[in-house]
Amino acid sequence: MTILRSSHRLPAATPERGIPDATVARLPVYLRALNALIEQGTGTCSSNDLAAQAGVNPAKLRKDLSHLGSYGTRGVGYDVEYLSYQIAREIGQTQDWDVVIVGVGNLGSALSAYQGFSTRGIRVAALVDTSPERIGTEISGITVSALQDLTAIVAEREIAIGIIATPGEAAQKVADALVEAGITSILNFAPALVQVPEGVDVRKVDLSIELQILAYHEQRKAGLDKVVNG
Amino acid sequence: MTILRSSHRLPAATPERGIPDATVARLPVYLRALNALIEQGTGTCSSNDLAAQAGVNPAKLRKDLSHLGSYGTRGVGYDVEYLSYQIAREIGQTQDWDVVIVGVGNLGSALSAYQGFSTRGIRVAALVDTSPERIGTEISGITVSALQDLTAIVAEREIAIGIIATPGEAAQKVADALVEAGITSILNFAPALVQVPEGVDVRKVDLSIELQILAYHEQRKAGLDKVVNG
DNA sequence: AAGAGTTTGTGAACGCGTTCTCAAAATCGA
DNA sequence: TCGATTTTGAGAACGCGTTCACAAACTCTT
Ligand SMILES: NC(=O)c1ccc[n+]([C@@H]2O[C@H](COP(=O)([O-])OP(=O)(O)OC[C@H]3O[C@@H](n4cnc5c(N)ncnc54)[C@H](O)[C@@H]3O)[C@@H](O)[C@H]2O)c1
Ligand SMILES: NC(=O)c1ccc[n+]([C@@H]2O[C@H](COP(=O)([O-])OP(=O)(O)OC[C@H]3O[C@@H](n4cnc5c(N)ncnc54)[C@H](O)[C@@H]3O)[C@@H](O)[C@H]2O)c1
Repeated sequence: MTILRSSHRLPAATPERGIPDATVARLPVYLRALNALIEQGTGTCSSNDLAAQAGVNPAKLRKDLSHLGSYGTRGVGYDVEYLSYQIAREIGQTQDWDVVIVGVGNLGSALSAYQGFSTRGIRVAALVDTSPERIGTEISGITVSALQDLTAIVAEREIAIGIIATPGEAAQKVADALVEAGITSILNFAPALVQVPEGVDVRKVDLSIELQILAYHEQRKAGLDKVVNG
Repeated sequence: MTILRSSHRLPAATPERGIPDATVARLPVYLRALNALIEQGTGTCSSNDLAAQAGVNPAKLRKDLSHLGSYGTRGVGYDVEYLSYQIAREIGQTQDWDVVIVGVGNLGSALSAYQGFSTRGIRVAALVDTSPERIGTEISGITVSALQDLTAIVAEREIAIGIIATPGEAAQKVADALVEAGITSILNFAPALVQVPEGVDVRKVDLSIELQILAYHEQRKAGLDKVVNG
C-alpha cells in the first residue's frame, strides 16, 4: 500500500518570512552565548566574538541574524542585551511553553526532573502514563495522570507540545491521542515512525542512531589504521 | 599534445569511499525497517516498499544504498536478509561497541538502564562519576567508578565511545579526560561546546533546542492564526 | 524469441545551506 | 573634513543532499 504524501507543495504565496530551520536550530545557541557575554558584563560584541563563543563561522552567524532584521551597527557590532532580546522574542522565549510528557519511565522521569528546561522557556506541566503503578504517584512534584485525562489536561493548561517517551510499540497510539487532545507539536523519543495529520510538527530524537553514527566512524578509523599500519 | 599522466588529478586515489553523513544517519533506519520485514517473513522487497516502511523517498533510499554497492536486482528488488546484513556490516553493527557513560545522574542512569541499545550493537560497559555518593554503587548492574579510573577502564575494555551526561560546567573537563583516556568518539548531552583534538568525533544532543524549535513553530502557527482569524 | 511489465542504479537538475568576498556604513584620530 | 579602520549585511559562488527521470537489466507471459 502506498501512502500518498500530499504536498510538499509550497503555497505560491509564502507571505510569511519564515526563518530557515538550520538557522532556528542555532538561535538558541547564540542566545546562550549572548547570556554568557551579559554575565561577564560585555556591552557590545562583534560577529567574530559571538561566533567564537557559539562555535560557528562568523559569516554564518551574520547570515543567520540577517533573517531577523538588521540589529547590528557597522563598525561597532551588536548590542548584547538588545540582540539577546530580539532573538528571544523571535524564537518565542519571552513566554513559557508548557509541555506534557507521555510515558514516565526511565527517560520520561529524567526529563521531568531536568531543571535546565525552565531557563529556556520550557515548562513540564503534566505527566501521563498508562501503568496503574505510576498513575497517581508524584514525580518531580507533578502527579502522574492517566492517558484518558490527556484531552482535559491539554485543554485546561493550553498545552501545545507533547513528548513521547513510551516504548516504540505505543508511539503511534500515543501520537494519535496527543493529536486528538489538541497537541500540535511532538517530540518523539521512541524508535518508531509516527504519522500525524498536516499541521502537526514532529521531531524525532533517536539516541541509538547517534551512537551508531559514532560507531560507524570508529569502524572507519580502525579500517584506515589497518591500511596504514598493517 | 601531451597528456599529463602525473596526477594532481584524483586517479585511482581516494582509496576510501566515505559514505555521506546524511546517508549514514539513515542506514540504521533502513536496518530497522528491514528487520521488521524479516519478522513478517518477507523475502524480497522493492525500494518502494522499503522506503514506505522507513518513511523516506524511494529515490533517496536507492541513492543511499548505491553508496554501499549494487545489492539489488532490477525488476525484482532487494533480498531482505542479504541487504540487512550488508548494511549491518557497513555501519559496524556486526560487532558490539562498548561505551562509557560519564555522569550517572538522572539522564546517565536512564541511558544505562536502556535495553534498546543492545540490539543496535551498543553496550554500556562502564559508568563513571565524581560524586562520592555514587561511586561504588551499582546502577543497572554496573558498579560506578571514579573519574580517576577512567583511563584504566577504557584501556582494559578497549572502549572507543564516551557519553558526557554531566552538568555543562564539567563538560570540557570530562571531554579532556575522555580524550586523555583514549576515547575517540564522544556523544555530548551537556548544553556546552567541547573542544577536542583532531581525530576525535563529537556529536551533540541538545534536548532543550529540540523543544525550542517546536516552540518556534508553535509561535508561528499562533501568529498565522491571528493573521487569518482576525 | 519477443514484447510487456517491473525495478534498479545513476546522470542531471534543483534547492538549500555555507562560505567567500566586498561595498556600505559606522567610528575615531588628526 | 578626511582618511584609516572596523564591522555589518548581502550578493555570488560553491558544495552537498534531495529529487526527478530514464536507460539498463531483470522476470514473466505468450
Ligand atoms: N531510557 C533511555 O535512555 C532511552 C534511550 C533511547 C531511547 N529511548 C526510548 O524512549 C522511550 C522510553 O524509554 P524508557 O527507557 O523511559 O522506557 P520505560 O520502559 O522505562 O518507560 C516507558 C513508560 O511508558 C509507559 N507506557 C507504556 N505504554 C504507554 C501508553 N500507551 N501510554 C502512556 N504511557 C505508556 C510505561 O508505563 C512506562 O512508564 C522508548 O521508546 C525508548 O526506546 C530511551
Ligand atoms: N535530565 C535530562 O532530562 C536532561 C535533559 C536535557 C539535557 N540534559 C543535560 O544532561 C546532563 C546531565 O543531566 P542530568 O539531569 O542527568 O544531571 P544530574 O545532575 O542528575 O547528574 C549529573 C551527574 O554528573 C556527575 N558529575 C558532575 N560533575 C562530574 C564530573 N566532573 N565528572 C563526572 N561526573 C560528574 C554528578 O555527580 C551527577 O551524578 C546535563 O548537562 C544536562 O544539562 C539533561
